[in-house]
Amino acid sequence: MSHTVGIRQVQKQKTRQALLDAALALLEEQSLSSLGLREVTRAVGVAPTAFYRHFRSTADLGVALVEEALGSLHRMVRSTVTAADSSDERIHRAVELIARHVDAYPAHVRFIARERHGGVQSVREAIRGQLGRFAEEVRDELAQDPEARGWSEDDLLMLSHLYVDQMLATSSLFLEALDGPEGERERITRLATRQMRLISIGRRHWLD
Amino acid sequence: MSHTVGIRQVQKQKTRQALLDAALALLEEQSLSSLGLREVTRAVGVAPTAFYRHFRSTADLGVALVEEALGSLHRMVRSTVTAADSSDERIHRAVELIARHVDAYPAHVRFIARERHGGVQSVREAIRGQLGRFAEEVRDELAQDPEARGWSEDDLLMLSHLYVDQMLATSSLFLEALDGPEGERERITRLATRQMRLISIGRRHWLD
DNA sequence: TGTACATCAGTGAACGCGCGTTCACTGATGTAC
DNA sequence: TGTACATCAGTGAACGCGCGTTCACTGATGTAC
Repeated sequence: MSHTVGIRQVQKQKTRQALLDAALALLEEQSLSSLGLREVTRAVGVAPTAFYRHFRSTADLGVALVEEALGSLHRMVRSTVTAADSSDERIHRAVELIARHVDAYPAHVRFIARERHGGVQSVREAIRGQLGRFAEEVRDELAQDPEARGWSEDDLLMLSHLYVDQMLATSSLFLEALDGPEGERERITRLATRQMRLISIGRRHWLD
Repeated sequence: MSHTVGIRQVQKQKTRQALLDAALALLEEQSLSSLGLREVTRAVGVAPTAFYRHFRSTADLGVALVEEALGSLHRMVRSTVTAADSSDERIHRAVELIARHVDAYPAHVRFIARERHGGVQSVREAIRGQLGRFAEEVRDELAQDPEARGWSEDDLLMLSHLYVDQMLATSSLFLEALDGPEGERERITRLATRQMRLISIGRRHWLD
């Protein structure tokens, strides 16, 4: 009765993951709309036709990558926002958290930044959907804060979109600075911190 | 002594512009990194080899498109920002100006949004350079405002980047809604207006 | 446990096609006198 | 103004190459009894 996963399933998942990993690596230097199925299978070391056992097309693989990339972002967004609107020290820590996330998952962050407005519709829609859900979570998080008294649902969502966009913009800056000098990372940290602070000040005086 | 332009030059410019126009149209449904030289010449109706008389590669053409696209944005950014931080009515008009710019140059706006983080390095760098210059112009504009008293150059640049990013994000939202219902455009207008207002409130209390 | 059959992830050959780039060319436009 | 030569935007054939997709296949894994 014990549920064994099955050697076949395990091996299939391995190959599927290898295809996703190879694709993500190849996407560091091109867009999804120019990624070739044969490129990906060649990088993994399987026959081109094996691709079809896992994905209908590279666009389909792209949608799977969105799930993977924004799944790993999920935790970050929640904890960042929970810490987002109190003292300067907490804002600073949130920015550092973003920096560390970019260090840990640079390829995923790059993929989302690149394909958010990229040339493949289904992938754009998947990203938009996920970011929309993020914004709703952030809104719910903000709503629990005492500062949210008197705020309409709509205004909270407006603010949460601002935060989400700001986080993505900051991630993108850190990404560009990954291979750059340490001073550049420092500069971006200070910039992003002040931008967050300005938004938070706007929030505090919104109902004045 | 009168400087005649020359039939040859005129015709060459015409072909060059036709290549740029055709490329921009083709880029509505794909990214630059997958745009083919033959696609472009086929759309214009010239031989593939004619392409090389004007551009070294599609990446080179992309850089030319950046100049064209952000040239047309230039005026918009200046006037938007000049009007950006006073009464709600002026913010509202600035948002409408963005909406009208997206209506007038949808393909250019899409191109910039798509290639800002796209797969072609030289184009990303060209866009980054232009947006950096925009941010500096905006900073200079902001510096002339009485509200800028006591602000450091650095903080003004921080704020101007926030405004530029916010304008791009808003443009992108309007773009997605171009073929959508009128109500969606209305919703985006209200959203962007409130976000601008919140940033402006933050600006007003920055030195408190 | 052993056997006979079903499933299905991955293979490898084959296809037609469009790609970027080269090359020598043509003929209208430009220039020197 | 007319002539002789230079320039150069656009041509068209040719190339080798990698692409996505099809198909019948193999052999390890799974299942029924």
